[in-house]
Amino acid sequence: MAETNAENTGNATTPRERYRAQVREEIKKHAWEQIATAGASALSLNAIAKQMGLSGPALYRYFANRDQLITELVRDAYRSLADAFLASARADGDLADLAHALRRWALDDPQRYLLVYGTPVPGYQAPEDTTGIAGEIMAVLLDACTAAGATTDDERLDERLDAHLAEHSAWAGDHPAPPSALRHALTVWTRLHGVLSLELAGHFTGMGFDPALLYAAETATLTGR
Amino acid sequence: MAETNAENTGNATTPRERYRAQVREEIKKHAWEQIATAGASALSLNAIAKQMGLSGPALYRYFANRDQLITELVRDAYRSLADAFLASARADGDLADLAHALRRWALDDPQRYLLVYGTPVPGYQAPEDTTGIAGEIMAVLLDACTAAGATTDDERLDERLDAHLAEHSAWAGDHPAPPSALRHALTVWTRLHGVLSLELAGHFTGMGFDPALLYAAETATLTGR
DNA sequence: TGTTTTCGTTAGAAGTTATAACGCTCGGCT
DNA sequence: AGCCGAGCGTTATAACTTCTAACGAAAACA
Repeated sequence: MAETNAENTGNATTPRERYRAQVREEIKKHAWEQIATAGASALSLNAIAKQMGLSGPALYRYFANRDQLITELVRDAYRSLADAFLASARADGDLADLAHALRRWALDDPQRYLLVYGTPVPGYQAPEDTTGIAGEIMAVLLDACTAAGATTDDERLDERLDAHLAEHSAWAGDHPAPPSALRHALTVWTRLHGVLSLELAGHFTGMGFDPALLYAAETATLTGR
Repeated sequence: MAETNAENTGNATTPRERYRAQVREEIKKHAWEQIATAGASALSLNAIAKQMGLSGPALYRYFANRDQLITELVRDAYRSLADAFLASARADGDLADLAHALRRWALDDPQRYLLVYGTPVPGYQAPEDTTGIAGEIMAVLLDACTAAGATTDDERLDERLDAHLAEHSAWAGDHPAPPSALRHALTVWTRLHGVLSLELAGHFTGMGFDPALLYAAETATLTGR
């Protein structure tokens, strides 16, 4: 009766919780494989159960419903990207390294990127912890942009946007970044996402050119050559 | 027996074809309403039939399956964007006007934009005619970029990308745009899409700032202030 | 007036998510 | 050691979905 708050910590205590965590991970593993080949919209709980030798409703002991499973996958994907960013930052990576890490992370599993940054269900609201992880990601980006700082401001007369962002900088948490760095971080985010998402969605296929060069050109302008 | 090639021309001749075209349009109308509220993944043929007072399988007289209906909606969406671009071009619109038209078209029906530029099903291949319409859109963009031309090249030392695009410019058709305009068109496309897609996907919600200002800043740098 | 094409129907198969109720098994506590 | 309850996996079932097949009716055509 007491201590019924399971699934809080990753480290399991009782053997029951250890088994439970293990099965949950296996479910997610199969879910990722299915998503990688058929996309998130085609994810089938029944198919996962069949692959695991279980019968249908057994999975509902581990995930309340399909949406909660997907939500957890999104959370894990966010966590994975945040870890990649933090690793780059710990290795003294600059903004260019961060951009490179982002592209590697995206190409490593395109559907994972699209699950996070692709088309959401209209009413979907991300849970609190994922927005927290998104904050971590943004913090690393803000660090890099603050460090890159004055070297790369080829966009002048953005005082209007800078002023606006200075007024609305709650999203940056308590990060001590100047308004120009806030603007720069947003610009990095949107520009890299612009190239990546179109590439991963297949809108460049058949056009012949190499998306990597386009991405490199964008990172070059963003990091000041 | 003869003349069985219906659905080719939009202008119907026989009353049967007129009725058929009318029902198809009504189906698509309900489909768009459903997509606007619940997204494309939640589109249900059964629900559409019920709304129209029909019973389930009746719709299969008009669309071979769910995927073909969605494909046609994508085609119509492409057509709509192309028309918006052509209208802007006919009104002597420059690159800034084109960017503005794109944003209006996107915000007018976010799910329509996401249906075209959002996450696709992994195996999906766009049919021939939609790629043709995409070519129209790109042609208008290339016109505007060629006209804007030398005024706005704040990105120097992109000779590597320019050379690459000069080699792989089949996607531009036979458009007489210089390599720098090809690069500029791609940059416009990816940067505007970067801001728009993140905005429409709701990744800016809760961050407080106004996405319109971010979009305006990008168009400003793209059009040379 | 007949004939043929087309349309909408119901019936049904094969899926899906999700709930309910039933045992069995394993783990913790006495 | 032994019990006993919590948790797990099962089947059955409901309510969905897409999509096919077969039938009847209505409309267009000759």
